[in-house]
This record gives sequence, structure tokens and C-alpha cells, in this order.
Amino acid sequence: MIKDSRKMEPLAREATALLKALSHPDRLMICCQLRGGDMSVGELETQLEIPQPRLSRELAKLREEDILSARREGKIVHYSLIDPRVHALVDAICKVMLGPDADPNVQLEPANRIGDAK
Amino acid sequence: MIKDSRKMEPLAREATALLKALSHPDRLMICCQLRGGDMSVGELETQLEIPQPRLSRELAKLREEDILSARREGKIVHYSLIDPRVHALVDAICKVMLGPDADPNVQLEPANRIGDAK
DNA sequence: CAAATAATTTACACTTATGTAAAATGTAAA
DNA sequence: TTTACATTTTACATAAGTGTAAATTATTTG
Repeated sequence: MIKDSRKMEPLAREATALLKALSHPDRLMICCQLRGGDMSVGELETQLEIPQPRLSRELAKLREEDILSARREGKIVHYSLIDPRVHALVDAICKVMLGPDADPNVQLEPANRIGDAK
Repeated sequence: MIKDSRKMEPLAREATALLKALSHPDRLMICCQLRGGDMSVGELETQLEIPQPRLSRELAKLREEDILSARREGKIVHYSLIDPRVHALVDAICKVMLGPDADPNVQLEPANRIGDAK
């Protein structure tokens, strides 16, 4: 994941590392959800409808980028955001994608279906 | 560049397409610069110190994503931002990376060297 | 038309990303 | 220990991303 362009502006490189980490629907949705507080892998799986092995791998990537941390409690592993920049960035992304006057509680997640319980 | 995950939330997919387009230092710096107004390929090359073939290819990617438009004037090609979301997103990225109270005129670009003319 | 300038496209080599399915690991309970 | 549940890791196959250098196209000028 390290790129080696001698003259590359360090700040841009750092910024793109963050952006790249968010540049996958699974990972963006995960970070979007975790803004509301910690969640277990199982909860994320249910909420986001992502097959568990894939979810697990994307969580690993976010861990490696020091964006998420994991803590185990019994057989459940809880994930949480540790990079505060991600919270701000995801907020900004939602604002840009949904418009500045959108409901701030709307999350990036699989579409709600008719009949879903509230 | 098309991903095909049946259940993928369309909004997250659209957002990540945008993020992916910005997830490369060359492309992020290009968009960052163009917030200030149109620039030619040559100007971008000089400002950003990116080898022209590579610059050209990254510009092509941004065109394909409908983020930039190009207009030719004689032998010079001028590029400009056409997706307003990108302007907002780059602003947000700068804010997140530099802190909310940073100089709003700072651009993501190769580091200024001592002795550079103002 | 020939030469010069601006920009894009090709061709390679190599790495990273992604989806899927199977196997493995850690933890708690019967 | 055997089962069951939660999560991670492996193994493949295939598609994209990236850097570099050479070739090509477009446009203006001599």
C-alpha cells in the first residue's frame, strides 16, 4: 500500500491514504455506521449485509490503516473508530452526497426496504 | 472500474467512485489546484511536478469520471472542475488534514522549497 | 511541407484490490 | 472434550492501479 514517488507531497500522500481506505463501499459504510458508536462484527454484518469473510477482511484493512480498533469481549469483537479525521471526513462525504440540508441521521447503508421495522 | 455487488448501497457506491477518483496524490493535487480556476496541462505539470504522460493519464481518468472537462485553445488544453461536489469534498479534505483553522489558501502540492519565489 | 511545441496514447512490468469458497482459530457452554 | 458460535485467514482467479519510456496525434510556425 506504500507508493514511492520521490517528489510526492507528503500531505497529499497522507490524505490519499485516508481516502483510499474509505474508497470501498464496504469500508465507507462500516466507518459511517461506527460514527454512532462501537459495533460488533455480527452487528455490522446484519446492518450492512456484507458476507462475513469479506467484512472481516475490510475490517482488517481499516485496522492496518489505524482507522479502527478492535477489542474482544468473550466471543464478540467490537470495533470502533480511532481516527477522528475519519469521523469528520465521513460527515463531509455524507453532506456532499446528500446535500447540505439532508437529515444528519441518514447513514450510508444498504437501502431500506419497504416493510422494514423502524 | 465497475464493481458488481448486488446488494451494494447505490449511494455508497456513488460516493466511493468519487473518493476513488481523488485517492491518488496526482489526482487529488490536480483537483485541489483547479479549485482556483482553470489551468492548462503545462501549468499543472509545472506546478505539480508530475511527468506529463502520467499527468495526462490521470487527467483522462478524471474526465472519464466526469469530474473534469477539457477545452482546447490552439495547442493548449485547459482543464476545469465540472463536478461541484469535488470542490466541496477537496475543501473538506484540506480542512480535515490541515485542521479547521488552517490557512484556506494552502494547496496540496509538492512542498515549497527554500528559495522559491513567492 | 518540415520542425517545434503541447498533449495523449501504447506497451510493459509489477503490485494491489476484490469476490468467493473453504479451512482455521478463539471462546463459551453442554 | 465435544459442540456451537463468532471471527479471521487462506487460497484462487481475475480485474484495476501505477510508473516509465517510447510512439503518436494535434496544432502552430518557419
